[in-house]
Amino acid sequence: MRLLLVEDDDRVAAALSAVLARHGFDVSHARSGAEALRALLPGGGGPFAVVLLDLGLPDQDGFEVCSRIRRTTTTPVIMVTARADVRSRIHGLNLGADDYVVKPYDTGELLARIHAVARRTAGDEKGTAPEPPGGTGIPADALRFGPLAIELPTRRVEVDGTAVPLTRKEFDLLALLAERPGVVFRREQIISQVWRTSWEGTGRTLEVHVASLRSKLGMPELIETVRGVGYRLVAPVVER
Amino acid sequence: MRLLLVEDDDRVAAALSAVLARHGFDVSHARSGAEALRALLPGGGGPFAVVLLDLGLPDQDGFEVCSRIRRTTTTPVIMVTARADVRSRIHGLNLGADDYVVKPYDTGELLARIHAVARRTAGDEKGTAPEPPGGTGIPADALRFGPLAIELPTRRVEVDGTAVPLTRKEFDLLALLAERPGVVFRREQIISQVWRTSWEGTGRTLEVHVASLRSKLGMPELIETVRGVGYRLVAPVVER
DNA sequence: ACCGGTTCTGAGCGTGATTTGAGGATCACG
DNA sequence: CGTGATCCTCAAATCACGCTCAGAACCGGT
Repeated sequence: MRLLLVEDDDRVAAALSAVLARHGFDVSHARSGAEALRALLPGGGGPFAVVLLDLGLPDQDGFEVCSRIRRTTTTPVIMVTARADVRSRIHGLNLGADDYVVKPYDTGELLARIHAVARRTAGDEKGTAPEPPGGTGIPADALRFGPLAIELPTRRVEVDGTAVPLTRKEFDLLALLAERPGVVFRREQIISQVWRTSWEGTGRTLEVHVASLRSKLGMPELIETVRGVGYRLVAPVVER
Repeated sequence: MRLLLVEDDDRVAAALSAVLARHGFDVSHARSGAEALRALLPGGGGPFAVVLLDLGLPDQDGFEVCSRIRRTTTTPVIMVTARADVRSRIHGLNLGADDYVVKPYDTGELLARIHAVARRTAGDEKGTAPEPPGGTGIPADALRFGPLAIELPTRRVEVDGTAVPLTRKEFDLLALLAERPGVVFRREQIISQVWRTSWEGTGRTLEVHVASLRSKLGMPELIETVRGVGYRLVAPVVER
């Protein structure tokens, strides 16, 4: 489950991220309102199950950020802030926040509240229109690279229209690379994202999975290895 | 908008009712857990947009009431109580409560929280399910997958025209998967949706229900397990 | 309080997915 | 052109995950 943590204090953010990650959340971090709004745009790293929004941001008012989020998405927002006064709480909630938690908070309670909100809104998202009838097997929100199509929600991958069965790790790996075509991911980065653990294994694990991906997809050139750094998915020439 | 207020103290209830009524709510009042549960049954005065649940009830434990409410309905619950300790809060939220407000509370804040919860839940239980293409003359609220027909409102399921009796959990599970055929649901996602509670279950509960569903439906292939992720209902074959 | 049906739990098992290891290929750089 | 580092291949070993089954707990109705 993906979370967007909006918090300008890096120390606080790191600590909270660690806790959340330990509880199975996939945390993205934004340091400012602008960054947060950018992350919520399509392709910004989302979709997120919940946004944790600190009100004390450097660049703009937290309330303003919340109301902007509400204007463009339905992603649930939990305000997390030191402002304890009732007026602020009411204001925040009326602006469209789903919950309002005052610092200092108990971590366990925050987790419970995140779960409560996520539980209530799971299956809500999808600002995208439903698939038009009579469409192809692959809906519009699929990632495409030449003959390759990657459908995130259904976890299906097709090459030239024929389905290619991928294992969990293979798919996660491909999905990660495909989200930012062309950019190089460092090995450690990939490990921590796909394996969601920071163990710096010295094994050949990653290579093996890349190999199996390349062979299954039948287009070995697609995943380019960048020596000494990591891998990247090369975006074939696309016309527009 | 209808509210169910569960509160044993008549004085408190009357005062709060008045405030809520002044803000446009249609308030029903239950003095005990039993009365509350009765009110939530079909024809008991509902449906309610939100239940305000006082934990200090005479006849039974408020937590117990909440968990019973969750077992039979998806009506949002806001716990309103004097128990301020963190353990109670976490417990309540994990039991499926949508919010937890500690007495004494600010009336304005309570109103804002009611609105926040109701906003999120508005338009929840409508059978707005995607109609599979190609079907004609199908009742609007039925989902069809080959020989399988699922009627959401009546909670009936047919295979080849003969009714298949499903238990509550089995149906909820099937309905969840069927709402988005092809989409892979993660285990945690399924748990939080079908069970409406976030407990870190380490049991085989989900598997057992899936197994029983598969066997009852007689089409084991319909529910596909995606290793390491969850389950999905295989979409009917679509021509392209 | 009882009873039938439902839901949950725990142990053991099989199947794949994941990891590991060693040797070979390839690359960057002097 | 040599050399070390880096990556790849392949197969075998390990491990995690989901399945089955049986029985316990639990619930709702009588």
